[in-house]
Amino acid sequence: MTSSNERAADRAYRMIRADIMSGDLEGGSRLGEANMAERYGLSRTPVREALRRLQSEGLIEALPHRGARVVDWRSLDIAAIYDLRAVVEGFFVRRAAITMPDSEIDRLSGLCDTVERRTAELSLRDPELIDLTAEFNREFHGSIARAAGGEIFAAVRGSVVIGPLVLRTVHDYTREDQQRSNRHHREILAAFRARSPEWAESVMLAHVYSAKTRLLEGREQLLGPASVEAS
Amino acid sequence: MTSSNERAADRAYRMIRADIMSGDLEGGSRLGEANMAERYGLSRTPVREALRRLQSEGLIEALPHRGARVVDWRSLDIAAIYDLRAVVEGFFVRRAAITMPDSEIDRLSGLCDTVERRTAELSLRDPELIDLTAEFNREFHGSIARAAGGEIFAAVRGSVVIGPLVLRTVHDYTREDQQRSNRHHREILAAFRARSPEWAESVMLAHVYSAKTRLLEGREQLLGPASVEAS
DNA sequence: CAGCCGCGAGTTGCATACAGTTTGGGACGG
DNA sequence: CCGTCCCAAACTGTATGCAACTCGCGGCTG
Repeated sequence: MTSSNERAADRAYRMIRADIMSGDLEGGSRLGEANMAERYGLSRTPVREALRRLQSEGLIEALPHRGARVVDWRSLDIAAIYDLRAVVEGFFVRRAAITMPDSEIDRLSGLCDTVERRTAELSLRDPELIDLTAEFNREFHGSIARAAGGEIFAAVRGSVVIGPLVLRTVHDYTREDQQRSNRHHREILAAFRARSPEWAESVMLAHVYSAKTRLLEGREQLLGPASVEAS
Repeated sequence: MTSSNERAADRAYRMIRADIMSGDLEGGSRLGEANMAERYGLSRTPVREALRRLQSEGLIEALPHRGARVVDWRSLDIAAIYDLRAVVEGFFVRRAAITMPDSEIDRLSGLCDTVERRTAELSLRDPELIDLTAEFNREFHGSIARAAGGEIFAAVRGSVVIGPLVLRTVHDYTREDQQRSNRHHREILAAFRARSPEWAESVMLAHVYSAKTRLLEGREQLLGPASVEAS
């Protein structure tokens, strides 16, 4: 009963987001409210709310009275965003290593189990796996932020982590990337159990910087080497 | 043309936010959409949008079908928020020391002139001075964030710096606090001119930690010493 | 007397009608 | 032939009516 229990606004949010991720909506595409409403069989109200949410998460940008456009993530200063993310997530994980309760560490460990099992079962590009991985990352790192400083920290993290970048990262995973990412998560939990902020932060920095490198390499392929030099 | 050009949703956002910061809406107050709509002479639609925005910024919390409540800022972990702010603003100022153009440094310097002049002219508790100081702080630190990484960084800063906390800080300024704050701003600009990230960051950290201390002392007065120990 | 069931009040969530604004094209004038 | 002005279409922004859901209170039953 997912569809009946879920709010229409949430459904609209998920569907639009999925279409952006799948590339069905290219960067620069124009999103009209009426257009979207008809496309997903809803009225404009929930679509409007979904667009506002996507806007605050940085997936789309809204022009006054001229509709919304899908953000072209390639134009963002990816290096800067990831450097900021490293600083912030490093700070969070340092605190969480002290404050996160054992029960929550166990819960995250259980989530790791699930992800690793599905990773082994599903094919590399399976949409279900991509979705699961993205969702797990949100949950894992969000939980760390929450343990470090409550809902406000989680909200701050949400504004630092731009959606398209995460999706692109997950989408371009190789098997090796997947396994390294999973190992990072495991090691962070190990550092939590040892209550070692320094250890936890070191792993987290490796985790973020590896993602940054992967993303920059991906951009190099898409745009050509010249553009990378420019930055 | 401010009010006619501005969207009703933005007006609702500003007004509700102002009423929260001014203490007109106490922490824990119940906010009904219809209630707010009548209060500000608007319909429910823009109010609804404003509430969603305030929720995503952490100023209010929404219950499923029972309306929204103002978050009690005194219950927030102020120390944690300011520690995070120190990390983030330190990162910003480090980068801005390299990237901020001379023209922008000059502009901020001019703003400092104005603030210092008005500080000398007006009485300590003059609402105009409090307003001016709060606005100047937003502009000064916002400009640093923008120089460090564009609009995205400015948005992140906005989510870290909770409105009520800043206003409370400014409201409780003593003459000495004012002058120290102004000297900090001047010294940051001096570090920018010298293009020294380390110098700039050191001053910024002093700036943030002094504000944190002031706020914690203020809370001690409001809640009594016992509550401070509890944290 | 205690616990459960059901109904009513009140609130949010959704759909739709209406108004204001922007933009682009076409016609007219130079 | 080109530039300018105006109008209409399309869109967002706003208001309001209606439906769905939650919670609390009162009465009924064991």
